[in-house]
Amino acid sequence: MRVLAGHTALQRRRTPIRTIDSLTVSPISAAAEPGASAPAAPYLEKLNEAQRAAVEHGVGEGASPGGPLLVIAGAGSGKTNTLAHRVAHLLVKGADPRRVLLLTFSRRAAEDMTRRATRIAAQALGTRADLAQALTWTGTFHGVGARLLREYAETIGLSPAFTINDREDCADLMNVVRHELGLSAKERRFPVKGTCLAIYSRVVNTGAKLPDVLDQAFPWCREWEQDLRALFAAYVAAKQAQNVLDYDDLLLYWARMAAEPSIAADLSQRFDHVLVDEYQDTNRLQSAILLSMKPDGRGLTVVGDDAQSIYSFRGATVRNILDFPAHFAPAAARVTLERNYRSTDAILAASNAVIGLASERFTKYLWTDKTSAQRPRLVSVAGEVEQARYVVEAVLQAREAGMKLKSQAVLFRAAHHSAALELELARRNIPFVKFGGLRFLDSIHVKDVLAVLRWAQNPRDRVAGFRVLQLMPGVGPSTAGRVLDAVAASGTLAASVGAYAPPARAADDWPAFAALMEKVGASLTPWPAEFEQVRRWYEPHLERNHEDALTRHADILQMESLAATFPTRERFLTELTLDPPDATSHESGVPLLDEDYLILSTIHSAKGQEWRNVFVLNGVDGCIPSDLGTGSQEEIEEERRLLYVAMTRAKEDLHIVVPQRFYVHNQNALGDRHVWASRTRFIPEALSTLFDVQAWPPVASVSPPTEAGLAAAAKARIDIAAQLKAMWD
DNA sequence: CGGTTTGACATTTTT
DNA sequence: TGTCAAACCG
Repeated sequence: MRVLAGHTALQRRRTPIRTIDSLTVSPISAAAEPGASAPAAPYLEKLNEAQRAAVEHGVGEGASPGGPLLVIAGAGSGKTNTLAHRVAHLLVKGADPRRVLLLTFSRRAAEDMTRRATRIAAQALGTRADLAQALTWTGTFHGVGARLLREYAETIGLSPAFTINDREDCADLMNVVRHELGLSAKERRFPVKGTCLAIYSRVVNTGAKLPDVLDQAFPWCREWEQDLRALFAAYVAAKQAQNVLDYDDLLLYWARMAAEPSIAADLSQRFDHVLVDEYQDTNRLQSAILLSMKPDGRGLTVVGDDAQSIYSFRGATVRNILDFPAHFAPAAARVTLERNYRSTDAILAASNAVIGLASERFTKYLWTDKTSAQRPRLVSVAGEVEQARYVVEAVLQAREAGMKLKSQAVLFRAAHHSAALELELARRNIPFVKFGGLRFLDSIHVKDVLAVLRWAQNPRDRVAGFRVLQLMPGVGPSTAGRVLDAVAASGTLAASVGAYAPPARAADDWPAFAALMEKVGASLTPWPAEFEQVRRWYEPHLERNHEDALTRHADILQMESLAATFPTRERFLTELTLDPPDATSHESGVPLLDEDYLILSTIHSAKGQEWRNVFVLNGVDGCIPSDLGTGSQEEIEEERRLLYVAMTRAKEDLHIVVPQRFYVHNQNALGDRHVWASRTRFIPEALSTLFDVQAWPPVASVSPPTEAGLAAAAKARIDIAAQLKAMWD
């Protein structure tokens, strides 16, 4: 990444790991913070100096917005805590909580932050004031975007009843358009719907040109450029006609809105302080939104770590964080948090060494005063089955020693990498919860029920209607299409369905269906009772269509109790698509809260979390780094950061497991199913001394080699070599 | 027209 | 292993 190398605001440094404390406030920031040595308010006393600088920067009495601030926060450096303190500090100094905007990467992070900030502030103020309720503008970019868009909908020509399509729904819509344009019947196979959507999304989020995106990320789709362009145009038209938005639209509309002078003024005046977490994983669109809301940067704080940037596939660019200071005049202040409170020195040394090999580095070396004799383990095992067995053995051993399952986590590159482990865990009756991969919302029956509600909410949503109608036997694509046309023509759902003459085979089911749409479509039943009606209607269809109706039914009942926690149908649908329940557990639903269970997670979903004992699966080339990308330098570097993120989740113990034989998925049938793997290139031999290199299971009969033995072995090898040569003399 | 079977083929990570 | 589209049957 040559473009990054020339940057001056964040200088590049290659120095040995430091073990002494160093204040890492940048000169700009130190100059702007004359009060740094003044006695701290009691609630700030536990922070270190850099954290305090980050909390106090530009905050005076009255908390009127100060200059822009960038906080570079290394892994485990107390980032969340620092940001929470900054929010609390603003409130204590008099900021209006209703005028604070806090943007995080996930809903969970937002809730965590809100809880902490309000607790700190309430303590400091000695009041029971409802700060938490007043601090309402917290959430993800997408969630906040959805809220703002509903408020301004009329102004920007959007019906406020719009619904939001999740990824699958978007793919379905893309597929409809793909068929309509005749792209599915090409001689050479046209990209599948998911790929089309990925390309579209990348173009939108990066603001790049289609040909460039194809060249860089989808070279095998290069030949379809013209068709794709037409497809995307039709896709956008379809979304507008159906009054649906996709994830990207939430940002796109917001960005356009913020760029519109008449609305921009109103929008930017709403918030005195805007704080953004995980800034390294934001994309161009998101930075554009921020900059147009706060052009001079006053009141703007962003926090992140360029070494943990792992979302470029979603259009995120590390340039956002690197370029941030220079966007403003004078440049934004910068504070760096380098002290790590999470991991032992041994884990940190190994992590630092791994990220230290990155071709470009910009920020910092983490240090800690937590010492440990246990180096991270680099465990080689025969294959995936042995890998699973090793993990289970080690997890149980740690638990025997008093470490809860919940304090342990297994991390992996791709969701399916945990398959063998999941089998082994099930066999041994060890409860676990998996984050990432297939979601609750992706299951057919859940989508079916949601489609009924979505269609009622937004009768123009053809994807939802198409799905609902075909649940009934005797109704296929063409009948469904005709009903949808009738609804579109009349504009009312209930009346059109009721008046439609169904085909003979669907005649039995039609009256009940029409009755349901009558009630739900006209909202005759108050929410959440409405959900129950839909569920009752769906039950017979569920039983007819699925062998395992019983387990699926349990999911729906679970969803029903979830529905009851939302005030309206619209809120339920919106929040569920923007913040889906993100864990799936083995078969019998999520374990009870007081139960102990092991955490399984993709590395991406592990962001921001920590555990005492961490296992990283498949530490082999071809997995980390994944051999899927064409292997551009940039992609390789992101994979390196991915390993770094995984390693820095560990507090006390870290195991990187290296199977010698690595099963390759999605290969041609009968092709060789596995590959002889070598250890990930990110841990070359030179770093071996930082790890405890071992094989498992240990070879029992071999005692530690003596010097004499080693010498003999070396000699023996040479002898054999000589003999082999002699064969050809 | 709807529903089921067959055969080809595939690029991971998620708001 | 699962998805997708074309072919086939009722």
